Amino acid sequence: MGNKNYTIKDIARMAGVSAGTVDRVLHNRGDVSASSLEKVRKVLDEINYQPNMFAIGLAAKKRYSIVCIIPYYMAYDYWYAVAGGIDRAAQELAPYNVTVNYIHYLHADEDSYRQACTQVLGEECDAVLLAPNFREETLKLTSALERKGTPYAFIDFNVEQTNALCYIGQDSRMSGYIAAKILMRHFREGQEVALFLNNQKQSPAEIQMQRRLEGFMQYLTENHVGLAVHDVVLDKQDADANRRTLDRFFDECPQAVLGVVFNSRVYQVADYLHATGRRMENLLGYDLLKRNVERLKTGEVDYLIGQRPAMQGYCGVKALCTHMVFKRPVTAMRYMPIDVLMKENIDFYFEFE
Amino acid sequence: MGNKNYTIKDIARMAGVSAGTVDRVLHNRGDVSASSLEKVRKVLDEINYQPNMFAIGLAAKKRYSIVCIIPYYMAYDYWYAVAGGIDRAAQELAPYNVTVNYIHYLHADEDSYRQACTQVLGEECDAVLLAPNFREETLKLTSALERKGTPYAFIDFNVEQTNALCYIGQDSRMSGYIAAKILMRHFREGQEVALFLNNQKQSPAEIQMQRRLEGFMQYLTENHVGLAVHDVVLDKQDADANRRTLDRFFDECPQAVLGVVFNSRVYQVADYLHATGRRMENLLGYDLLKRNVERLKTGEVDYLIGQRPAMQGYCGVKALCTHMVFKRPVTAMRYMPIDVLMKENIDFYFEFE
DNA sequence: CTGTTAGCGCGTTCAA
DNA sequence: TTGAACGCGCTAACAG
Repeated sequence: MGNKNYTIKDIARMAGVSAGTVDRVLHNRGDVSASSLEKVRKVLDEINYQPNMFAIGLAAKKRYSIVCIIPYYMAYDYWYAVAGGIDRAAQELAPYNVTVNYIHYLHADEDSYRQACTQVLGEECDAVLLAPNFREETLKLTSALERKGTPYAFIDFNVEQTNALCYIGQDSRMSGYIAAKILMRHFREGQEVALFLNNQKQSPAEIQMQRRLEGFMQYLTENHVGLAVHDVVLDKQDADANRRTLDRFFDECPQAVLGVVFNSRVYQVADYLHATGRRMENLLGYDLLKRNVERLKTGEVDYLIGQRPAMQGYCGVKALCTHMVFKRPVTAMRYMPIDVLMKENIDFYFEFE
Repeated sequence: MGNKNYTIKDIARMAGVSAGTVDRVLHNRGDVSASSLEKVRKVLDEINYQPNMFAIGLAAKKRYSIVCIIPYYMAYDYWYAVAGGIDRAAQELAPYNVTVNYIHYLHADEDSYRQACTQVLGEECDAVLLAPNFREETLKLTSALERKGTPYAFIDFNVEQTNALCYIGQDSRMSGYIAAKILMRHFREGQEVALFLNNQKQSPAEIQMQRRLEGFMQYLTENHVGLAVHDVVLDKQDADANRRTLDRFFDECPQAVLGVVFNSRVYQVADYLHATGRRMENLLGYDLLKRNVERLKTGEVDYLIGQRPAMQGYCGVKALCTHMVFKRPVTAMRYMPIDVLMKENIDFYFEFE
């Protein structure tokens, strides 16, 4: 195989033209005679020319700018962790003239999301890392980006029917399946299951929860036909309403001692249990928010499923760079490991590095 | 903040010396007067110099060769995973003219290990990644390397009193501690613990097991005084002898339903349980060997502790390069996460990328 | 000991 | 339309 690294000079020599001409046809910026073009094309067809990325980066004085569109966050919550991973990648890539900037939006707020999408099109950037929210807005953005030839990648949630460079996140369905498996680990006859759900059906994150639920139900269908499963709908904010809901539920369904919360607010249920002194046999939730971890340690929560937010951010930025800066192929789907955290191993868990 | 990208020329100008001198202190390759060194150091302290990686890559004519000394392996065993990580790093570093070669030895075979150590000194190489085995031989090798000025790093197991660039592996003591915590999770009064141990006291890996044992016992001391703990010594090879040992043990100690295997051969115990139809309440082992994973899935093994072999290989090679090629500081100790795998999440576990 | 210099491969002038 | 020349930032060799 021709594993030699050809340079532009090599090609120029082989084609009997100058390096400048080769460069012109490579970047088809015109002003090349038909005959020259022909000669260079011929050589290029025969060899496998791979431009030296170091030389490109150095000569072009090219600065790469990546914009990350993610929700606003507070210290130690989910998106805070994502941003941490992004920052780490940014630092690592700074020597390659890569700079990373953020555009934040209010999670599940359509106006805010639309505004973020509009803003990114205004700025000049070479690649976009997007934590998508509303489908329609997202599609508008991605097609605009495609028109501009700007590569983009999704993290956390995948929007199908786009041409994203890659998606990095968890296999939600599978994580639901595992949730069921773990929850049902110590199942004993007569026990029932509680699914704690959202009441904001319009939220885009709802789809992710839906997928988790699907996986969860699949496991039950396969292994526990006839099991009693209760839906308990909680509000994102209204603690009083939730307390009443839970009071009623636990009074009415004393057998429901196995519980799952498909959003990241298992602490809502756990705090209630903590306050009332009630106990469930097995309560499982998602994401290592501080409040969740506290309840894992105090024992109201038995399992937390982690989805490596920092690694998602890190890998997202890196993926865009391997494509854009290093010109190397990128895996289109990158599923994060499904970490299972318990009281016992939470202290020794650290996501990355 | 000084987010400007300083160049060597900038530094030279600021320090009032030439670029060559700056380069000399950056790579501390000597021949610099105390005063010049002082001046340059001063500037470097004040700014945050980040060398342009494109320029480094482009200018690099030097070819670096790294030799990795690790045990022979078979597909999908522990060292196979390590090699996978090494290969990935090798691929990533190829553009910087780094090549990686292997020298293999027979694990726990002193002659073979000695031969590998001798061989590496014969070859010309610029850095060594070593999975150490016998202490004396290792010390001979490392002092020889130090005399030659060749940097080396350890993976998997740390040999103290050397000047290794870094050690990358698990905190064995801590992993033993966690093992105990997990094992004792569902402890009920009257239950006893079985520690399955090696009979090859001369083995170098024995020290690692010793540390795991220490951590394990520490947890028991802190939380379960007076607990009955039995040592069961198994042979690495002799299945018949092991069967007799285990028969006798389980007959004599029916209460010993919690078990740990500190080496990576928990499958020995698990296979026995599988064959005889006996059960333990909770059996925990180390490393995701295929045979171990099988027994995790069939249920004889309840937990496996992973130590990210691939990441160790990857980080080891990378560390040597950040020191040797990129002349940047390296963290001396790099502890891998302590992964806890169960039947439920083993299928969705993948170590790294 | 120190400054100068010649590339590395490519993009970008600028004359011709 | 084309070729030649310069410089990106850094390394390494060389001359003082």
